Amino acid sequence: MIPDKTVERLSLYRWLLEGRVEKGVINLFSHQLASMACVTPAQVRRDLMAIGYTGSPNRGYSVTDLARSISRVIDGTEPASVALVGMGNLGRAIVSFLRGRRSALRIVATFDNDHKKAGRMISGTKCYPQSSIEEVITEMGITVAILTVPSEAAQNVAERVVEAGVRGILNYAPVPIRVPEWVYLENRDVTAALEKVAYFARKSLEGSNR
Amino acid sequence: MIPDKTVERLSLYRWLLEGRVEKGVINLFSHQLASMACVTPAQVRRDLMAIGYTGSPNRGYSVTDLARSISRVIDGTEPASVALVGMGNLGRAIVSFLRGRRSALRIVATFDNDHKKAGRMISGTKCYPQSSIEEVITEMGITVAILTVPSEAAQNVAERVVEAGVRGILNYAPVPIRVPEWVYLENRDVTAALEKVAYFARKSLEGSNR
DNA sequence: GCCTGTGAAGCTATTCACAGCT
DNA sequence: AGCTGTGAATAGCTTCACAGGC
Repeated sequence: MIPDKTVERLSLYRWLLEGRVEKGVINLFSHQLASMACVTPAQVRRDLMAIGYTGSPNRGYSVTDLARSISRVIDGTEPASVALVGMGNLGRAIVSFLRGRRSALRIVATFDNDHKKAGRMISGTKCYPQSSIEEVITEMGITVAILTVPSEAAQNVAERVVEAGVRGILNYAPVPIRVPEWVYLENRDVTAALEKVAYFARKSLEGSNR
Repeated sequence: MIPDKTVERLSLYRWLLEGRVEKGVINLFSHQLASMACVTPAQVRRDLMAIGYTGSPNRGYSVTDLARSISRVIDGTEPASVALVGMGNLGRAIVSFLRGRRSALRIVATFDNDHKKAGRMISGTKCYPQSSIEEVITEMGITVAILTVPSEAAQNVAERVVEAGVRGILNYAPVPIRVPEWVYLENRDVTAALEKVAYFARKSLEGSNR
């Protein structure tokens, strides 16, 4: 099992590699990939070790081959289908952001409570009423959900999507949610992240004043 | 110096505590706070140890007093001013999300390249033309920046805000950026996060099928 | 000489487990 | 009895440093 942080970096490496393919680059050394990703060369080599990929000392890594190997590991045989619940500002922003990005993952359904939104196409994806979460997720075999609902709704929506078969949740609601231990959960609380950054920014200033 | 992750959790605890004050709760035990935050009681106690806060074995922690202590540590004497660069969908979503949330931090200026946006009020905050980044940030003493610009612009904008005095960056652009080591940087790549969640969701499914 | 792959060391974060208090 | 505060153990992640290959 590949560690958490490594998967995130592999995803980044793949994206960087794809950008290089377009420029006609054939091979890369670990220090070049490291520099693009802003990590150390040793880190890159460790990460590639985790997927069993091996380069050659005099040529480095094959750009296309490495990208393919990463895809095999993180996407598996076929990429997952994703649902997004809560088409407020943030939800719509994420949907349209992901559409404009080449990625194996596709948001195949969105949900909202607002009946004016339900049934229409929003940002290129069909929006369903929130009451049909169970039905649509089961029907489409969706295994990943992004939550951009208000705090009060988060726990309830999480339980419903899990019940319907979701195994991974990316939670943007600013509350912690409780899920069974076999569901992977990633919290992305904007406020907490910002307060953390502000804290260290202040420490940096204090450090430079004395 | 308080560790990274601890600061993030402290911010969460504070928010949870403030919600309790409104319900008239006076005291809490570590296991109660832990349960609200979805972490272990030992983790809560360790985190409070980091800020030197101490409760009593028979009453636990004072809700209001603890919230105040956390604020003293993470906000310092006065909360930082924040700028956001890139008023696309994501930028606007974040601005309006933060406005609707009680938090010590305030976004005091936003920037955009689009001349139609510049000069107007958007989501309650004044939007300046991107060319005036240096001037406005220096003038207002801004130390924290949120980046929601397109990939191509990210590195350049980062350098400009740092030059103008920013010490902490929350980067939502899907590219790694390079900053001096005395600037705190937090990357929040949506694609990488989603691909990570999808990877572990798949692993969870594979595990249950055999 | 300059690269990769990797054991070993070093760091950081979390959990255990228990003494001490009320 | 049931809590807090904390040393010690554990687990997880990153960097070092070097053998081996061309």
